[in-house]
Amino acid sequence: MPTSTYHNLGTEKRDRLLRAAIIEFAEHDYASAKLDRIAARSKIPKGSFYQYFRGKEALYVHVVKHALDLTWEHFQRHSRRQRLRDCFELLEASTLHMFTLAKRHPELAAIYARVVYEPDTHLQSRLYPTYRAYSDEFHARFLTWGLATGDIDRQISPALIRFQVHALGTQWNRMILTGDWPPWMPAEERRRRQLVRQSIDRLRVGLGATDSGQLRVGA
Amino acid sequence: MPTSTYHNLGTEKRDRLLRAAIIEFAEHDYASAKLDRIAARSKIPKGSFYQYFRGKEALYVHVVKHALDLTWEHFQRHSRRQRLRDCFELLEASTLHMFTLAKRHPELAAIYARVVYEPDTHLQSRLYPTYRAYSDEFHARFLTWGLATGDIDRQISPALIRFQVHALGTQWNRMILTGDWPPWMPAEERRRRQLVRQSIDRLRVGLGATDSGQLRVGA
DNA sequence: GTCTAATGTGACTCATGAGTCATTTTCGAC
DNA sequence: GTCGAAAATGACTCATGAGTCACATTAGAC
Repeated sequence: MPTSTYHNLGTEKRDRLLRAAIIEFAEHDYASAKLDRIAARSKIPKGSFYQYFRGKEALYVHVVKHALDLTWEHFQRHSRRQRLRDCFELLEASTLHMFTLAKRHPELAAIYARVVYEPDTHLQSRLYPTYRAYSDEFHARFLTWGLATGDIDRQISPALIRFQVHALGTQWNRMILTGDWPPWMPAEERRRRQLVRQSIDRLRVGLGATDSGQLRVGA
Repeated sequence: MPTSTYHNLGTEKRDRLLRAAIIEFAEHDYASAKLDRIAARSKIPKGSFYQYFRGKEALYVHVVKHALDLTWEHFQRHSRRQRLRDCFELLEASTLHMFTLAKRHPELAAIYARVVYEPDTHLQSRLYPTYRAYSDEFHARFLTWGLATGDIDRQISPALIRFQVHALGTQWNRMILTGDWPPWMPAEERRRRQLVRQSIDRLRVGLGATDSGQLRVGA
């Protein structure tokens, strides 16, 4: 948690610190990130820093939570602009949104990837719940929607559904956010987006009630 | 690369060093791993260590490659004992094998997970090729087998097939090897294994040759 | 046995980076 | 203006851990 002094800070100074920290933690993992570098970049003396945060860990937690919040809001804005016709289009929107995020806010993308895909630090346990809150919100929306409309077969065990959605989403997000693509992936973004849609179409058929498995036409 | 002195070492001493290093790198990531601890555990003085390896990085690379080799051999032995009837049973065997690995050789499992799921250190670039060699070998076997028998629909674009297999495998392996299971996963191993089988059955249907061309998704 | 090169050893060096502290500056209350 | 508390500051401390080095021991050649 930031101290009250931090909250009293003028917006300009506070943002300078926050931005510098975001960049630092985007570019380096927790252990390799350096307060000295953050201090230098933000032009805030190291001594002052300790007025605002207990220490490195408190800053990291704050920054990551902040980044997750921003990312989620970014997606909310993005998805509200679209007419989503079923739960699979929601999933599609969420995944395709990552391309935009990675391009427009690479620092946020990098931090997001770090929290979600980096194996357990003891910090993980403090951060993961924040991530999971968002993730659960999304999955709940996906599932209730799908079950309500009958687009998802009620016969399939919930854990299996969840696994499949999770596996697909995680895999795409990871590649998109970290930017490391396996050599067998097409290189152009257009074709990658197309592949996203195709993989979700497959899921639509796989999870769909036996009868309703029709595929949309077009890319 | 280890030095020639290292290779001249008696097996007992060499193994002591190797085992200590494996444990250290299994329990801590590269930055947090400490040579002092390896020296203490292996009862090999730190000074001597530098006769065998250039430094920490050389040791890490050697240890990880070694761990990947062991893991792969372990799987080979494991899978040769089984009668695999099609490529999906190969995939199943590979995934279920991870349960055994995690139980019998948790250190290897931890290192494997670290290399594959940890985001890019500059070390990653030295290690990933080793992993990918094995991974590619597996995928090639899976694919040629599946296409040869017709269990995999030739119409589906190779990238899509590969993505689906990859997403499924990666997701399972990660959960099994790191041991962190999402709360919505069943807790008993028996049911988890069952779920593995079910998810692969779904894939079998999804990738399988279709009657009447209702699935024309290939690019 | 003796000489030499290879190997073994652990106390030391040295860079690094988180966190502290004594001092100065700012700011609001009166 | 003056006083006291809060905030700012950067030189310093201190722990840590990778890598070195001067000396000791061993092993092989003759």
